[in-house]
Amino acid sequence: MAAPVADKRTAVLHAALGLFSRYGLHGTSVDQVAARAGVSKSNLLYYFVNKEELYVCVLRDLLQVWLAPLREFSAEQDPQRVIGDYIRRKLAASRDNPDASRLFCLEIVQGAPLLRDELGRELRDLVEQKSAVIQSWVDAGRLAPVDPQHLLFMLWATTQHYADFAVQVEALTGQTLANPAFFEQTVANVQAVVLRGVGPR
Amino acid sequence: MAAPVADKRTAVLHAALGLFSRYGLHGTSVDQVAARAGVSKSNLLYYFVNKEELYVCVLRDLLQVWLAPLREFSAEQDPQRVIGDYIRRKLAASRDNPDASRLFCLEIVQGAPLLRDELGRELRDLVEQKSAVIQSWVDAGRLAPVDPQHLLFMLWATTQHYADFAVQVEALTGQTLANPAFFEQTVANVQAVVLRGVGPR
DNA sequence: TGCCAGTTTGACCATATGGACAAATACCGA
DNA sequence: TCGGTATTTGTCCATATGGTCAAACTGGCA
Repeated sequence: MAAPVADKRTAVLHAALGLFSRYGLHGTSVDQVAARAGVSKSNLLYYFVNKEELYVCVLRDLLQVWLAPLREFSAEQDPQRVIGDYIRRKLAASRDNPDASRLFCLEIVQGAPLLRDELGRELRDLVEQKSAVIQSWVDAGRLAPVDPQHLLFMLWATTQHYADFAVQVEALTGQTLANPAFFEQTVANVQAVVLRGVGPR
Repeated sequence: MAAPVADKRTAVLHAALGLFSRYGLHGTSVDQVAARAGVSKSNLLYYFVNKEELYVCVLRDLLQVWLAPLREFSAEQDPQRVIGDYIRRKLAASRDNPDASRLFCLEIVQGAPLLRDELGRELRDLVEQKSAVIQSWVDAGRLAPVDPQHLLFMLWATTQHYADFAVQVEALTGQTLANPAFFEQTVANVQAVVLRGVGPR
């Protein structure tokens, strides 16, 4: 191990993400996080001054993960291509990092008392920027007239659903995104409806 | 008051929904629920044997509310009409009963340990039934070839998003479904994309 | 070797909270 | 009015848990 201290922090953050995303902030004890991370509670509290700070640290990392796919939403290419890629990327995120998606969901649903500020800043700027791109596509007749923000909401909702509501999806289909066939089928279906829904003409 | 006992139970359930949906099961104390419902903690525990039973009761009511719009999803009419109406109904539910939507979301995201069984029964049957309807529309060429289950997921995700992620929606748009203009704009946008996305030809 | 900052630990405490319980009160039919 | 059942309340307790703290340990460096 190169940097044991950093590793330990990372291990704690990882354990915390797993537990917080399943049991929530109040449903998870510091002891549990420590146990899963393989450190003592006291030791954990040496790295994070208290439980809430740990939670905020997890959320901070989370937001970056969440924002990453949106940053790649470029104006350079064909709108259909960009949107299609975005759907695939977000669904891949739902498959590869469901805990992150679920904790983000939990936090927002509960009013995001700790993310509200960041939401109003970092995300807002990015969304404004990407909305402008979408709007330009609409104006150029390359997309059907759709409100950019509602389109983004739809993209987020439809893709994150497969992580956040995975239990429901599995209860009804018996499938998980971990199954490559189901993953591709999902990508295809979401892309088909959305791309057709926003296509020009 | 006609039936004070029933009223009290209802008041407690209502208070519990409001608190559980915002703070989660573990983030809400029995005292808080009692206070909001205007009863003493001891009295609350006279009506519900313990906190978890109260929670389950809330969830049980919830599931019925959640299922209601789906039940009205009839095969009698034009698919575009049925789907359009469903979108409007679900968005109205997100507007009128956001707490219910959010608590449902919380529960599912956290693995729905208490709803899993019901999910596998009541919902599954209903979904199977409605999926068959959608499939028949596809087979008849009245809808584009889309997997019925994925379509349902998309409808749920896009409509519930406005309740579950209301904080995010408001942070980005400054709007709430409570604003009639925004509500109609939302309905129009979601309907437009989805109906075009699944339309025939 | 010996010092010191950084790290780790176990013991301990204050508090919140779920819930048990018995006493008190209200309600209602005979 | 009386007796009994249903309801309501205040008191109390066991437990879980977040967090403190001082002591111990470790590893590098003079």
